[in-house]
Amino acid sequence: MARPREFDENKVIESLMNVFWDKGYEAATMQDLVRASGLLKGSLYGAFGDKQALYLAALKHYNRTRIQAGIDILNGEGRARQKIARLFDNVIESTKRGLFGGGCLLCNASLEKAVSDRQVKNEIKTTIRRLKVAIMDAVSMEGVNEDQAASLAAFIISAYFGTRVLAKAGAPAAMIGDTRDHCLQLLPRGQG
Amino acid sequence: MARPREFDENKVIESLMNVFWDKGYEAATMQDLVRASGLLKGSLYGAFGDKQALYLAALKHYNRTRIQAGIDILNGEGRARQKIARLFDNVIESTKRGLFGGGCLLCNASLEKAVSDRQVKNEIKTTIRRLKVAIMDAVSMEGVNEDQAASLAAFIISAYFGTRVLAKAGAPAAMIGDTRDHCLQLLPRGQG
DNA sequence: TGTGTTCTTGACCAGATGGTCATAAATTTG
DNA sequence: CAAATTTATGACCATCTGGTCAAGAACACA
Repeated sequence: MARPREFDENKVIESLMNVFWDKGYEAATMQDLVRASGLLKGSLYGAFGDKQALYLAALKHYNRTRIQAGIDILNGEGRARQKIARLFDNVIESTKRGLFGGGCLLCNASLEKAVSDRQVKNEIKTTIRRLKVAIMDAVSMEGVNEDQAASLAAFIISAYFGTRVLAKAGAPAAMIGDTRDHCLQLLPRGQG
Repeated sequence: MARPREFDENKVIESLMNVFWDKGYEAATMQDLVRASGLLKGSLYGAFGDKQALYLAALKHYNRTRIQAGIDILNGEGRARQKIARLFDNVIESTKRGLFGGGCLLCNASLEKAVSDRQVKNEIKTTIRRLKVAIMDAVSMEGVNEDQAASLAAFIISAYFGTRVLAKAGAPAAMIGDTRDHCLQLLPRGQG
């Protein structure tokens, strides 16, 4: 080891993530990333590699923080219905707060980069699998059998991702609530 | 009128649409569009305007053809369950056929351009509204009241868009079928 | 045939793009 | 202090970007 880094890697990645979350991969220029991170291009390249690597790091950070927050909810205490309701409520809230148009970097990456970037695609597939498992575990606790839990999880993820699209599309916020309510109808209600 | 156009406008728009559908707005270069359309840049600009206008024309064409095909199904004969099942089956099929990764230009536009382009956002919102009405009409025929029809339609659109994201994400195809099956559970089954 | 109008062509442009690199600065180790 | 190693800096680059434009070609109309 010689000269130490002058920046907090986590903070830098967080700021890169925000740029990609806001603009997407292509529309985000190196200038944007330089401005947001506070680093200069040389340092950025030295620390991470090229633009694709920056994006991958940003996406992984998103999954490690934002998506993981959702998984933590699913793994926590409480009824499955309530946990899943919270997932959708988070979409509604971030839409209201105007957080990047209510969008989700994981969804954005799926549409913009999953096809063209193998590593991004792997990260996405792995994350979706983890999300699915967390939902399966949550509904399994309510006495749903494994096959049903798997297909229920697939369905909930679809609906969830769909609300993320609707949010960015500028659709009425009520559509997200409606989606949540119908999803909950398919979950066990009773006393278990 | 003086010198007539040497190209078929519909065919040109169709080829532009394919480029944007495949690559998205930013990643599609004018060179790509020139190559695909067979026109030269000057003609393209003369006929449509700038790149944003090309994209808007392509998106409108997508809605006028691909989305309209879905609406035609919904407005056609048959039970609502079957019609909506067909919507999801189309996603499965286009995924299998590798048609632009099973993606949907309307969804892609929602995530990539709805926020930054007012006209695109309007086109998207209008189209989603039309799609919603078509679904409402279809389920209303089955005796569902208007409020329920509206929220059911919102929910189905979410699930549908979600499968479009999952498809491009490279998620297992079974997840789309699972989503479809759970959606159908919320639709009237009986003899009406 | 001549004139006006529209369309086609491809050369051309300024600016932005992602990416590199030599040099200087800040450390650790001997 | 000196050598070695890593990081920071910003000038620099080839290439590509979306977009323009003047000149010529193809038509309608008179």
